[in-house]
Amino acid sequence: MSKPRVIYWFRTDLRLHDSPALKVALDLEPECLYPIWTWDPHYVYNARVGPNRWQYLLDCQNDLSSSISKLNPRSKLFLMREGPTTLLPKLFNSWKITHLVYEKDTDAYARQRDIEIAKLAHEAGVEVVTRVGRTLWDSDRLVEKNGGKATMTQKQTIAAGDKIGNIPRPIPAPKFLPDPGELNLDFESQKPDIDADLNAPHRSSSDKSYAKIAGPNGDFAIPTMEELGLTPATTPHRGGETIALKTLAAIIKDEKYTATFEKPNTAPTAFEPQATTLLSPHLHFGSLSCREFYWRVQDVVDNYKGKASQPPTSLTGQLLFREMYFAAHAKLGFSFEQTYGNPECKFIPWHLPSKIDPKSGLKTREYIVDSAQADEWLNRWKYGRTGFPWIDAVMRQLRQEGWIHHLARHAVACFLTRGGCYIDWERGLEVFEEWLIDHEPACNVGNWQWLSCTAFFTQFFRCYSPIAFPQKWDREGKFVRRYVPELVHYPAKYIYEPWKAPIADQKKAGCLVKGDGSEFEDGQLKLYPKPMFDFNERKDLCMKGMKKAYSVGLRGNDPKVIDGSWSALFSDGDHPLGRVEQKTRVDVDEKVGRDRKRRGQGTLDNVITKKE
DNA sequence: TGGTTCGTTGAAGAG
DNA sequence: CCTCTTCAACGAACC
Repeated sequence: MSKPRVIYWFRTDLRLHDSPALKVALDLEPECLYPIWTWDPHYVYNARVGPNRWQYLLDCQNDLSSSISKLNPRSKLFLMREGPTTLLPKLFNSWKITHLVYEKDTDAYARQRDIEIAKLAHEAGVEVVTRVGRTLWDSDRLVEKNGGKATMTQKQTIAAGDKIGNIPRPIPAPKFLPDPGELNLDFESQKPDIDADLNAPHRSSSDKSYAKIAGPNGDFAIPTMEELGLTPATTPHRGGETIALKTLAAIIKDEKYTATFEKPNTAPTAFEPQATTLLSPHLHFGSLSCREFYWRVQDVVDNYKGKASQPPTSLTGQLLFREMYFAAHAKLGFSFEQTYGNPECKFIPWHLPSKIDPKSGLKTREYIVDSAQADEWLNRWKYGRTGFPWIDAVMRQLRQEGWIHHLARHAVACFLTRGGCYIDWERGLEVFEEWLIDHEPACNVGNWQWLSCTAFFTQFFRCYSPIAFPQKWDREGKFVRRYVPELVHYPAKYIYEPWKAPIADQKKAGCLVKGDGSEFEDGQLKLYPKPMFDFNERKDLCMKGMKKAYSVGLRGNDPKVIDGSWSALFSDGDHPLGRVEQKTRVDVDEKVGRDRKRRGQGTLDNVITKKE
């Protein structure tokens, strides 16, 4: 009998250590093993991915490829520039593949894609083998053990996990890898249909992502940022399994830090070094296995002589939040990613809601500009020009470095939604999707729902102040001075509220608080914007709005939300920026059309390009 | 995994 | 030594 010929399809599992799927591929004792990556057009054009995450991904691919080559110099990560649904069936045929092996993916898009791929493989007579390795427990089994319901608390998640059983110990990296087979590409390559490139704002030159299937030199090399036409990354954070394991080892070595870690007691204002592990992007790309992380931490905790911290605030507790969000996503699918149609989400009439495709019931890339004021606030928030130094510092750190502390995410998310602008959490989610190097669909959605008090968390009266909160951690304002350098010479007394500094002090500090952030200099003096609103006034209005929305008590799947008649339940005074027009879904679509016409394409980035 | 206000309590210092 | 004042520290109640 002939031996298996296997494609190992790498996706979000860019590592060799603790990979159950890679192990099962090797256990097949294949005659040849092709480690491949295919460039999914969904990620290239439909997902929002800024240069920092692109670079991080390329880092992970390069590190993995060189690790593969160390085990077998004839092998590497073979990178192909074609979408998986068109490419894989051709490879099955050309390379006489018997088995396709991959790690089970988690988000709604990837799961849908994998069902399609499995069907194509079945039609080609190729056996598909998958294993769970991205989560501590299989998300579908967590849902099953949670009574078939979405996991909405960490308690439920732990209880469901206990019913499944112990978290498996990590397995070691393989000691050898089989040769790949012949790399003939005796077929026509197919370029993807592109209706829009969401990442066009990040391209400085023409996009050659799909120019040639095996790359410009025909050697299956990992592309460069230049080949992808992307502007250079600005982050100091670099990806790859080698760095991930080194970072983990350094954390574990500090037993006290590892065993007594409590998330709420870590400073969001700390930088170089930051107060938390910064392992999240490694978990996202799979350059670190979550089980490896879990057990290396748990072993330290179990041997620790003092009092160790416990979930949810401990290090392992952070992994359990991840499990909860993954399982909720597994249960709710695409509807998890939006309020509309989502039974677990409270309905709150935010500004700038997503435009919904009436056919699918899913959000589109467009949103409704029901308030020009709110649209301006969103723009100023995104680019760190709100006039609140703490908020602006965090947003600029996010844009430059692609990573911000978890509590900093809380602060800016609260500010954009229920604690300031009253803007839809789905707008904030998109900005995080674009800029975070650790962007994980389920975690991003879950955290935005949490912070906006849309789901998971309901105590909307707990509201982060952009002044008192950072002051608790950083009275001197070192963090603000780092990321909002125009304020570097401000006295600590005014660093979080520079508009209160007398003009003489402003001049002495070399920066005037003036304007809306569209200008940066006034003669010799730098400019920092005036606060875009009175925070306390806005906070009170938002809380009033939240109280009303909670008392109306609609969920995302309520018929009144679906057909738009919800607006009859809210009166003029119930909305922080005045009345939202009553619109049925169809009317809303027309309005978006008008807005797009009026504002060019109507996207946020066009508005910003004009300003810059 | 909040902020603010207001009341209580007790330490510390002035006289 | 007593009395009065101040204020930090804490906790409850409310948003």
